[in-house]
Amino acid sequence: MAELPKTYNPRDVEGPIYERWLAADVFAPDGAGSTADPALPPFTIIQPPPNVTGSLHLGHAQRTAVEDLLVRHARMVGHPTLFLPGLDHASIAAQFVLDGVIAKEGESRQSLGRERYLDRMRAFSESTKPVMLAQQRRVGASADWGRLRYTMDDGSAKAVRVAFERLYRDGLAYRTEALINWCPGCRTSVSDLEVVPTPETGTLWSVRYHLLDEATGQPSQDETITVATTRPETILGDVAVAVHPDDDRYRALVGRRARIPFVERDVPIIADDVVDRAFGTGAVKITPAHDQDDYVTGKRHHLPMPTILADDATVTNTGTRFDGLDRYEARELIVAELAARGDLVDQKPHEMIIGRCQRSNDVLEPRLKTQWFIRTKPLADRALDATRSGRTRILPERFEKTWEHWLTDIRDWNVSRQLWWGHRIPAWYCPDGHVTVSSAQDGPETCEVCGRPATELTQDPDIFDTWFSSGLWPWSTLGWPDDTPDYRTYYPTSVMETGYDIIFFWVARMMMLGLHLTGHEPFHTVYLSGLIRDPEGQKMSKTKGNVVDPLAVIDETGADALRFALIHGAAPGQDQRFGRTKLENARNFANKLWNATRFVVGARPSTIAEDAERRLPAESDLGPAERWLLSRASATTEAVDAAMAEFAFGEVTRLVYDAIWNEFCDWGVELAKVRLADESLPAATRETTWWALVEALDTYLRLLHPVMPFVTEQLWGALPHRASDPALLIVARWPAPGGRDERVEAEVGSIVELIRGLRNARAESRVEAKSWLPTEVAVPSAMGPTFEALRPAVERLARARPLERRLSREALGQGHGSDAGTLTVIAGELEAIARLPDGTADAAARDVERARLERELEEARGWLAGARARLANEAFVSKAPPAVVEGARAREAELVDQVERLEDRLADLGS
RNA sequence: GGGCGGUUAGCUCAGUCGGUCAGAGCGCCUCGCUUACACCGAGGAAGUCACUGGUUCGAGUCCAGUACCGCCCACCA
Repeated sequence: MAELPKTYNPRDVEGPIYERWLAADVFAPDGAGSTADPALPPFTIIQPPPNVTGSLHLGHAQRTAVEDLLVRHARMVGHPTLFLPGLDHASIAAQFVLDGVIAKEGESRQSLGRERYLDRMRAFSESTKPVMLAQQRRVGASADWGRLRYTMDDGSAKAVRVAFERLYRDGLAYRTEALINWCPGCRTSVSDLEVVPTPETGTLWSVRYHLLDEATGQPSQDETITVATTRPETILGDVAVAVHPDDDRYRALVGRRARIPFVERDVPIIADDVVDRAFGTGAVKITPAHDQDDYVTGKRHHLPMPTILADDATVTNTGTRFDGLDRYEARELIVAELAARGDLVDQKPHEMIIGRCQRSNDVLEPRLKTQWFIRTKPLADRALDATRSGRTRILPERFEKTWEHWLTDIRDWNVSRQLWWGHRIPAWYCPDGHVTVSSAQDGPETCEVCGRPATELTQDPDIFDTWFSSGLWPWSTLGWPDDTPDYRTYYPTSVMETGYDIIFFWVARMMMLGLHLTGHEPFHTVYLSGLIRDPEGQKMSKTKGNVVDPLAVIDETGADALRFALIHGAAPGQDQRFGRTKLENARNFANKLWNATRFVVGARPSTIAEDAERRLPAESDLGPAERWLLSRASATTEAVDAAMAEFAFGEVTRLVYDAIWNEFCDWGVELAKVRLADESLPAATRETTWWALVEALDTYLRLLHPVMPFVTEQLWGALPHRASDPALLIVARWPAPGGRDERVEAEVGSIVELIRGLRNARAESRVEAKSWLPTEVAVPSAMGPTFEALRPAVERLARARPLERRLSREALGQGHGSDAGTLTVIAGELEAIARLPDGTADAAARDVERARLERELEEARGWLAGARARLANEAFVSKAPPAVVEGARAREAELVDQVERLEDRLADLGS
């Protein structure tokens, strides 16, 4: 048994405890210290890998806390548990960060070049990795560090290649020219999910295009058609003007041609019902290469699709003087020029939604590019089937709707990125344009179409969207595509815990890819956590400066308090405001537990050897207080099991918190103190009391361990163990439910209520805290033994002495009559009268007492009226379940009795 | 434009199967005799469960609608 310092200092506890776990090798399912039951199925959590871009924030700490809670619980139950940690190379996010770093050195991606840039990136990520791993250890993650994986390691690289080739061979990956979202800042395409629709006030310009005179073929001065646009620079890419087919204003113009200014291109006026007649002028300019709607329209009408913007969003390829200008400079000049020509008909502010880059915040440009896409429809159908069939469950359930909606309307996934940091797309092109996709580490030997040698092939310069490699995470980390023991044992995994904000980015893609590539749902449960917000409800972000460093919190209050605070009061999928008070509450709780354990350890009767084995006392030796304690521990175990089964972790912490603080400490310990100090009792009785305390505390430490692993481990180490217990709590067995004693719970419960009542009455009547009041209690004979066993405790805790027992209510107060000097307390079947100290029993005291009793009477009458009204309702009696009616009747009888007694007492008090 | 969530004590939030569930923490007010704990103990005050209607014997809980707040999805120039 370890010594417990007088004060709880998490810093002294947590580091050494983590070292002990590591030394004992208990994290790995096949570690030397594992106590797993091989007969039970494995429990696997693959950690959502945090980005290597820097340090972890509170959201990560919350993730880790929840995952670790699940893993520790499963480990204690006896499952072989794998908690596999990892890191994500975070392609675009990492490049964004590194670009910022090197910019300060006057360098850029372009100035460094691909290879030097990648070297720089590798060095950068190697520098952040240890920081992040250390943070996770501080939080207490019981992860199997020996199996640590990284999305850029060789295993992941192989998985990416093989996965892509499989998808390609199966017709689910294809390369095509399509309109994609282009970020001029990041110089890459991004997926639809990375577009942030941003409301902005722009300008809607109305521009007049001149129709061609049918006779001369020259632009007419008079005949014009006015189009509305928010992006005048795209005029340079216009290939048509569209109107609605049923629009009478323009019907006659359909089929004629108009001259596009600057590029002097003559384009047709076409009819298409995508046009909204009510918007703008009802005539739309069509720029297929730079607008989603126009692209579709252009396809439909077989229009040409000139690209007029370069990668850096400068105008290009128009043959005008705008070439080389930034898109916004060009816009300004074009507007000015149009105005000068008299063709700018109108301009007005316009509220619109503009797509910005999730990473750089640049305004995205739709552009035509040849890219690789994943055909998602067939994959999405299987993913939908997984959740609809219940093979995979999403918690909280409401997210299944979101899931359904997104997967039903899913569009193909652009996976090409024009970035450097990531997995290169394993596609090679030969001079004849043939495509060879190969998962071979060194690429294909020949073009698979024409047989040209590898030396003549060029690999696609692009890399994969970072989510492509993370989308393979649950199985690539276990050795896939190889048939490894880990893959066979731990896949499919158990629970995927992550934030709801990446359900599409990540969870849906893992599900889609996993089903196709491995044939299994990658996890049976998806648990979505809510987001951590600051005390004002704001999302935490670096730019707002409200990001909290978990390490700072841990330094101050300990990892246990942080974990408890993050889990306590959090409902699944529900955002949570996080601030000091929650943290302080959690720290206070840890402190409370520490001191309670210290008391128990210090209260060991001298007749028990310090190194005695923990043993449950003989049933017959247990008094009511001891039975109550053990029964309540069982009740808590049952409730915690139920909450765990429903992933209601906030409920778990609430249950354990209440049980430890309000039951174990407030009553268990207080009742035990009286017996432990009672020299008149036989030593064996006191030993029994102590063993019951130890037993209950042992149970609570086990129940709390998944949430607060460090402090519980430390405290458990200070308690006596059984021979069958392992050396460490982390691998000890989860408590088994059972052993409730409802009668003793009720009886001790009413004695507790009596003590509370007496304390309340004393406080109301302003009885000095230190004074002892002579008290009589009427105790029904059935409760006699329990009362007698607890009599010393009632005396001390209610400060009632001498305490005399009466057999009936009628026998109360015989000794001194009914005068102003008494307090009456009714607690269930028990009733007590306490006599006020001499000198305080005056008329004023009587008024206070009467007022208190009248208040209670009023309240009881109110309840009684309610109960009677219910029972008087015939519909209730006939339709409600018999048990409910019975309960109401019993309640009524109880209230009748209570009202009677209060009335009697008030009558006795006189006026 | 669709979809989802939130609205419960001064503040932050729980509340599962409709039935004494009106709950917790913090804050607030009284009082502290008692060698585990002042990061504590005892006691207390405090809510028309956003609003309207409905279903039901019974609604914080289920249904419909309304009002705010927030989020997600969506090709209106």
